[in-house]
Amino acid sequence: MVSRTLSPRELAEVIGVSQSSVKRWVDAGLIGVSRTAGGHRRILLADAVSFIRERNLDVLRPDLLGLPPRESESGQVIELTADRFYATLYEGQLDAARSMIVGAYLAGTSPAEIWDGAMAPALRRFGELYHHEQTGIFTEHRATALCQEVLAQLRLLMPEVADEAPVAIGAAPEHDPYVLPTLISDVVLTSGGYRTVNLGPNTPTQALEQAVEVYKPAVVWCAMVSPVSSVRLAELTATLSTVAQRAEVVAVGGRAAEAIDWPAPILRCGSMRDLEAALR
Amino acid sequence: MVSRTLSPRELAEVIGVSQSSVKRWVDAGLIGVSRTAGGHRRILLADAVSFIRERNLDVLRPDLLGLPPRESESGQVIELTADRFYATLYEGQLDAARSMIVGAYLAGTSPAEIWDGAMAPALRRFGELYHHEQTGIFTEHRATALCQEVLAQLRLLMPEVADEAPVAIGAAPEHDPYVLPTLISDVVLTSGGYRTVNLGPNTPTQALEQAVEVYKPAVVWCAMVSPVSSVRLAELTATLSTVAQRAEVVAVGGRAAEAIDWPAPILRCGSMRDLEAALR
DNA sequence: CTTAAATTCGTGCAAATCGTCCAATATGAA
DNA sequence: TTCATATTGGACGATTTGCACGAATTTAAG
Repeated sequence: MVSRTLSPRELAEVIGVSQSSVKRWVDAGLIGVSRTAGGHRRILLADAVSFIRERNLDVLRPDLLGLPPRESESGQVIELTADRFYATLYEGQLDAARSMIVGAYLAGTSPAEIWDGAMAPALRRFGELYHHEQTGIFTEHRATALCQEVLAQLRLLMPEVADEAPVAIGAAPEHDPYVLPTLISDVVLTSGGYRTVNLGPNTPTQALEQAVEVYKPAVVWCAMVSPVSSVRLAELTATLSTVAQRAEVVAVGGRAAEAIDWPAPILRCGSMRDLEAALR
Repeated sequence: MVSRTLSPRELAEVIGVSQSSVKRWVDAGLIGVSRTAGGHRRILLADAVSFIRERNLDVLRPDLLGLPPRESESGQVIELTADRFYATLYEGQLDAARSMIVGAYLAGTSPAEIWDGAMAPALRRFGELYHHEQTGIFTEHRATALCQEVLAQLRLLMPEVADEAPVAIGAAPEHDPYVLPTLISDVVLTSGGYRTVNLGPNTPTQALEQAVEVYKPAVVWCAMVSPVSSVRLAELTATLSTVAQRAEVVAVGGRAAEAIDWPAPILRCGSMRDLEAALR
């Protein structure tokens, strides 16, 4: 059974301080907390993670957070690099991949930085592998599935966004089958405090319009990898331009968005950091 | 199973404490209560809610607080669950959807039963909605994305499989873009104790062959929704037949696999329970 | 109605946490 | 260095919590 709350003693063990300090910090409002009817403190996992990230604390006991134990012998934190992450994906090791990503997140790296710095480069290498190596096709498919799972699980550690938070809506255009670009955009915008609605890959322009109509979003994103026919591109551009009159930010990104001249209000992002920066 | 009143055990699960504590609080007058003739405590939903609100308690299992259903016979419980899950997906509520699925899993329902009983019927309704309703396209996309996330997160709760466990490999054929069928198969096989390798949608037959070569799996599954051309079908059938000489179980499933006569060693599964049953 | 399985009853007890105080250890300015 | 200040870790009795136990009650199925 996975416990979703921590006692002061448990959080103290995780970060290697005394219970007294945790209790004091909680009482000072530095850590989110709720109380049992008897007055005992109960700390939500997401609140603990937020606190650890804000203060740049080391995680000595990841197992108490429901995460796999650290694998390095020396107790040193393994730095997340594109090469190491690529090697892990190439081996198909889900647990190792997850602890690398979660570890980087706990250390304070933003999801956008994690993607741009490690995940995107690693996945790009799989794309190249696709053409050169015998087993390239299957390793690339496996890596994609692993990344999907890791990103979905990462969101469990992120603080919940308020119901009144502005909404961000995104999708990939029709005939674009790639799941990961919309998923990481979703994660980045969630970490930016937006309530996200991800319509996923292969979404007709009309469906995006419907969603915009319903949610009145502050942000709309479109992740484009596969080339788009000129007819559909015109349709998409028109829709996004209309949307831009109401939304604060309308962003497009991905390989297929690069060579295109987007009209003024539409922002083209070359990376997830660009997207993050576009939200002030 | 959901009633208008809660037992101490149920309320304890909702807020993440032991039933002993709830019983003490009730006896101390902190929670309104009525008793059965035999002396068992019955907590009105309204009393539970006001208690939770007074104390600002975190609700870990909101599904147990679901609206009181009308008197229903046991045979209709599954249908009712599918309806409620559909409604939750239709509203786009990730948290509620997750706690419904996780709640069922924690209550002992197997992933296969969860899929067959609630998720699959709900998603089927979205497929029909696609054609009838204005906003059908976008709600269907959103529902798919939510289910993906919920299933990925569900795996965090499942016990880890041993490194020496037999391997199961699966995929959806080339040009089949659907993510969920391979994902739920992955989850079902993981819960069955297999180390899974999910190659995801749109996987060329060749890639499946490569993966089989590398892993020597005990189980191979193929989830087919989109119709497959006869040429590719012949290719796929040949590959699966070859694989079946080494693997213990080779299973196919999905709408596109129904009308096809599969040669003897290949097993066609009409549901996730079928797949589960095929594993002895 | 009868029976068997599952749940809850009340109770007692060991472990964990409460709030508070105090000594020990940085931190920083005169 | 010296002194004032802030932070930390530990200790204390009182309170709260979680678990175990046999007995009683409820629920589900014939």
